[in-house]
Amino acid sequence: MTTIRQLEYITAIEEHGTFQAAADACHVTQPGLSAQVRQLEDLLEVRLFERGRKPILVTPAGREILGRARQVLAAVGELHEAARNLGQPLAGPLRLGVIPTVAPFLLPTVLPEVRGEHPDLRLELHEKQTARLVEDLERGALDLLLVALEAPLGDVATLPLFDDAFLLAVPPDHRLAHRKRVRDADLAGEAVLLLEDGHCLRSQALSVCARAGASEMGDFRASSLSTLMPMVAGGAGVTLLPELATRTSAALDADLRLVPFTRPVPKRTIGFAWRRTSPRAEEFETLGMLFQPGARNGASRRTRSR
Amino acid sequence: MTTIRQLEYITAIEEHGTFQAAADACHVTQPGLSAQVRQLEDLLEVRLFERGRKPILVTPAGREILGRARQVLAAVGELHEAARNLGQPLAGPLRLGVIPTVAPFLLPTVLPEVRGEHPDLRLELHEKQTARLVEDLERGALDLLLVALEAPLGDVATLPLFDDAFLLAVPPDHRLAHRKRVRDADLAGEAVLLLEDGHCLRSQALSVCARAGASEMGDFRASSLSTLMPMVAGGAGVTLLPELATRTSAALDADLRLVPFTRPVPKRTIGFAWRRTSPRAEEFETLGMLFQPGARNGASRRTRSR
DNA sequence: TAAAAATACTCCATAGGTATTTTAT
DNA sequence: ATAAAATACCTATGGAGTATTTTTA
Repeated sequence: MTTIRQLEYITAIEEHGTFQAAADACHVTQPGLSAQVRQLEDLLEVRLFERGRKPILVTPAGREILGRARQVLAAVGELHEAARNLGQPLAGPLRLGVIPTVAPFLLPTVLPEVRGEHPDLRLELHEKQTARLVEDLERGALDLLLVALEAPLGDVATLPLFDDAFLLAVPPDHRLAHRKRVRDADLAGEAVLLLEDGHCLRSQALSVCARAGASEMGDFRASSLSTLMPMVAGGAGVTLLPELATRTSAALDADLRLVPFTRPVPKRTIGFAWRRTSPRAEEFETLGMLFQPGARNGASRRTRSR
Repeated sequence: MTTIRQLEYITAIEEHGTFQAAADACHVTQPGLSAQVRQLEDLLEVRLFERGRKPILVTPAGREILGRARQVLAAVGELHEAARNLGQPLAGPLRLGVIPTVAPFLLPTVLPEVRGEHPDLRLELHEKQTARLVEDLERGALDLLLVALEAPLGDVATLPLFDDAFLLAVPPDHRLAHRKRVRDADLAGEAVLLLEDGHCLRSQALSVCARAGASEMGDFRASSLSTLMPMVAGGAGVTLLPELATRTSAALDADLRLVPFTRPVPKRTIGFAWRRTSPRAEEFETLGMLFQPGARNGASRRTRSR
C-alpha cells in the first residue's frame, strides 16, 4: 500500500538530487529509502527516476506523480496544522515572512505587543522579497506573509492592515525641500534613486515616476532603504519613502526633508497573505488587529493596575 | 506517524456510523480499527468521535479533521489514477454518471462504438439526476458525468459535446399537430406535462413555458420520458421532448406528432463534466469524440476489410 | 576510482488478528 | 438484553537497519 512516508521520500529525492542526500534529510538510511521507492514504483507500475545519472533525473511520469505527491503532503500538513490549532489558537510555531521594506520599521514596535498578547505564539521571522516569500508560502515553508498587497501574490487569501503613504524625500537644500506639499508633476525631471531589483517598493515607486515624468538615476541601485536614505541626504538625488520608514531613528538621523503628496496620495497597502487552504485564517485575522496602527492596546493593558 | 490507512478508517466511520460497520467496509477487524483511531487521536491530541452514542457522533474538531482527511484521500486517489493512466490511456475502470433523460437514448448507440474503439476501457454506468451525480463526482465515487451543461454543476471542468434541440410533442388530433414549425408563443394556454422534480430537463422545459405563457398541468409529474410520451399520445396534454429522445423506438411507437420550433430553437447542451483536478482530462476529451453525432466512425472501422 | 544506487540479510516495531470484558441503549 | 466499543494479548508483515556488491561518471 502507498504510504505517506513513500511520498515524502520521493519528494525529498527530487529536492536533494540524490538518494543519499534524500535519505539523510529523511533521517533514514539510503537502502531503506531505496527499497521504499522501488516498492512505490512497483505498486504504481511507473518508473519515477532515471537512475545512475549525475544529478538524478525525474522521468516525465515522475514529474506528474511528484506533483500529486506534493499535493498529498500539503493536505496532510494542513491536517496536522488544523489539529494543533483546534487546541490552542495563536499558540505554537507561526512562520511569518516579511518584506525588507517593512520588517525593520514595523516589527520593532509590533513584536513586543504580539508577545504580550500571545505569549504562547512562537513567531519565526523570515525577511525576503515578495516573490521568494510567495514561493515559500506555497511550498508550505511559511504560514503567513506581511507584504504590500499591490505586488503579484498569486492565489492567496489577503487581509489589508493599513495604508502606507509615500513621501518625497529630498536633501535639505533641494528646490522642493520647503514645500508644504508636492504633486506628481513636481517630480518631472528629477533624478530618482531606487532600490535594487526584486523589491516590490521599487516597482511601485517606478510607476509613480512614470506618471510624473521623472526618471531613475542611471545605474545606481540601493540594496535597502537604510542605505538609500543617507544617499539622498547627501544630495545624490531624491526618492520616495513609505511613511512607515520615516518614523525610525535611521530616517531621523539622516538629514532629509520629507514632503507629503497632494491627493491622490500615492501609497501602498500593507497586509497579511496566506494559503487559501490554511486552517489558521481566523487566527491570522485576530493577529492582524495587533498590526494596525490604531490598536496599540497591548501596552495599555500591560500598564493596568493589578 | 499518521498513515493513509488511519484517514481511511476515520472517514469510513463517519460514512457508516459505527466502528463495526467501518471495520467491515475496510476489511479489518473492529479492534484493529479502534486501535488505529485511538492512535490517531493521541497523535493529533484531538478527540474525533464521541463514543457510546447510538449513531456515532463526530465532534466539531472531528468535522474539521474529517474534511481534511478527505482532501488527503482524494489527492492520493488521484495520484493512483494518474499512475494508472500514465501507462494506458482509456483503459481500466471509468465510472460514468449519466442523467436519465440521456442514458436510455444515447448509450445504446454509443456504447458499442466505445467498446470497439477502446476495448480495455471498463465503463461502469450510473444513472442518476444531476444533483446526485455532481455529489458523487466530488466525493470521488464517479470519474466523469454526461449531463446537460445548463444545469448547476459547481466547480467542474466541462466539455460540450452536442446541442440537443427541444421539439414540441402533441397528440395526433391536436390543433398544432400539422404545423411545419411552432414558435414559443404558440404554446400559450397549453397544459404541459412535465417530469418529476429533480430532472434538469424539467427546469429547462419550465423556463421555456414561462416565456411562452404556458402552464404546467396541475399535479401530474412523469417519472421518466418513456412514461411521459404515451401520456401525450393519449391526449392528456403536450410536452417538450429533447430531439435525442425522439429517435428511439419508444418515441416511434407512441403515436405522437413532433413539431420543431422556429429560431431561436430552445435546446440543451449535452456534455462531459469532471473534477478540475482529474488527471484524465485528456482521455475524456478523446472519449468525447465518440459521443458526438458526427463521429460515427467506429462502425466504419469495424467493417473495413481485413 | 570514487561516488551513489542496488542487493542480501537481519531485526523489531507495529498493524492487525483472536478472545474477552465493558459500556450504553 | 444486546449490540458496539474497549481491553488484553499474540502474531507476522514489512519498514528500516548493517554489510556488501554493482554501477557509471
